[in-house]
Amino acid sequence: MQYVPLLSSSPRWKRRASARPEEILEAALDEFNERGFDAARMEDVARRAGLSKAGVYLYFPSKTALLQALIQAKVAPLAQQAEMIATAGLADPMGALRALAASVVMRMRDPKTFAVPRLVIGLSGRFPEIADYYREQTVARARGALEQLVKAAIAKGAMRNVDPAAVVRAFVGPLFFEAMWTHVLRGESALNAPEDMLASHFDILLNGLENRA
Amino acid sequence: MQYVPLLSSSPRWKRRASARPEEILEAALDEFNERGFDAARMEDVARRAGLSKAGVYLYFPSKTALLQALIQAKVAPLAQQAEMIATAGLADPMGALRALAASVVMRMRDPKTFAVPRLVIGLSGRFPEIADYYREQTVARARGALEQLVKAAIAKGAMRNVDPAAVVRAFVGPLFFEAMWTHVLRGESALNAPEDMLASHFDILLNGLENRA
DNA sequence: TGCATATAACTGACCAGTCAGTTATATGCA
DNA sequence: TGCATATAACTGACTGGTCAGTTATATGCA
Repeated sequence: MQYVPLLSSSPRWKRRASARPEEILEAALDEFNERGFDAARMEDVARRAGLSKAGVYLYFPSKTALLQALIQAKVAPLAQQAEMIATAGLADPMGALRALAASVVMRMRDPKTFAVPRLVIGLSGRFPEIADYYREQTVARARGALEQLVKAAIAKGAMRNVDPAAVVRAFVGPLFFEAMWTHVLRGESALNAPEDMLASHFDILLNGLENRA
Repeated sequence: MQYVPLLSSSPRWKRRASARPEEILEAALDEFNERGFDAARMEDVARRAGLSKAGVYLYFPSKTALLQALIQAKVAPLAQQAEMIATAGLADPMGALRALAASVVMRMRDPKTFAVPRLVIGLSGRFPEIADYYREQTVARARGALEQLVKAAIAKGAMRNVDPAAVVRAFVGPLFFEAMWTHVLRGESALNAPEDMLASHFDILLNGLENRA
């Protein structure tokens, strides 16, 4: 078929090779997040990124490859940040824990923060490699960083000698649970009052529930 | 094409209408859990349940209907149990919390326990009704039951006066988090030593982390 | 006989991935 | 500077395969 330009003054597309991959990943994240990986159409991802479907295949060889690239891109920064805050905070571990929790809560108010975890959870049955990758590159690293902080706190005498892994669970679990409730189950969220939530969280974590009056 | 019976002596099927729906649901749960809702094929669900694809459509009008029925079937019992344990335990709330935690941990060692939550998480974007249903019928009810227990404990003076919602988060979050780590991310699991895990959990929950020596 | 239960074979729609060809931009050369 | 040539970036249109759902037909049972 013959190509007929509508208006010679406005070009149909621009060449933007360097910006494309990131744009496509962003579009894919949104689309996968809204429809789920399988139900999402490459055509829609492409349109959202501002190019044609075939164009996407110039940058990513397959839908699965796009998924993997997406997770890789979104995964490393998170763990890195956790590790940085953790090592920087070894001098004042309790303060670092507080800062970390505050930062996590703030992040979690943004629905997009939960997009990748949600994808991983949904797809872990079919793509175990993705689950493994996410575990090692993100969650295990974050857990490790936190455990270092906890051990430092114990060594300094600022914290009782409790199993560090259990402390990490007690620290992260409630925040994770609330994020789930908010973004997946769309429930009324405590994340809307972050200060209150953080205060209660640390009150319980540090003082426990027992009535010592 | 003509249908030719292979062996006239062995009947191709038996009349088992009453058992079918449950069998199909069970098969669907397994199949959805392993491949994900979209990637799962009705043909496979049918085969697993021991009948043909068309046969499944005698009992469920569509794949989505099957999904909904599945979630409805698996959802009510859990919340009911939580509510029962909770109301039964109002006399001894702290004991009831301990019993509940133990029961949850034991349940969570079975990978299938996590199948429905995993499905809901993965599909919540595309089927908000399912997320809403699950929230109201399961999680909200369980949360409510727990809050009742917590309020009873506070009233009895067995627990400090802390925001009950925060207590529930601190109670459930770590268990949920560990289940996730185990079944979704396939990590080395603390659930394999349930007594240790429960002991640490309650130690932190009741006494807190602060060093009061 | 008649109805409920079942299936094999079929259909229609959808979509990941491909391909032949087009357009935007860069480069070489006068 | 202006024009030819090269090629990177891009697209519309197509294909092959898959699969949810349907239909025509067969079988067990009262």
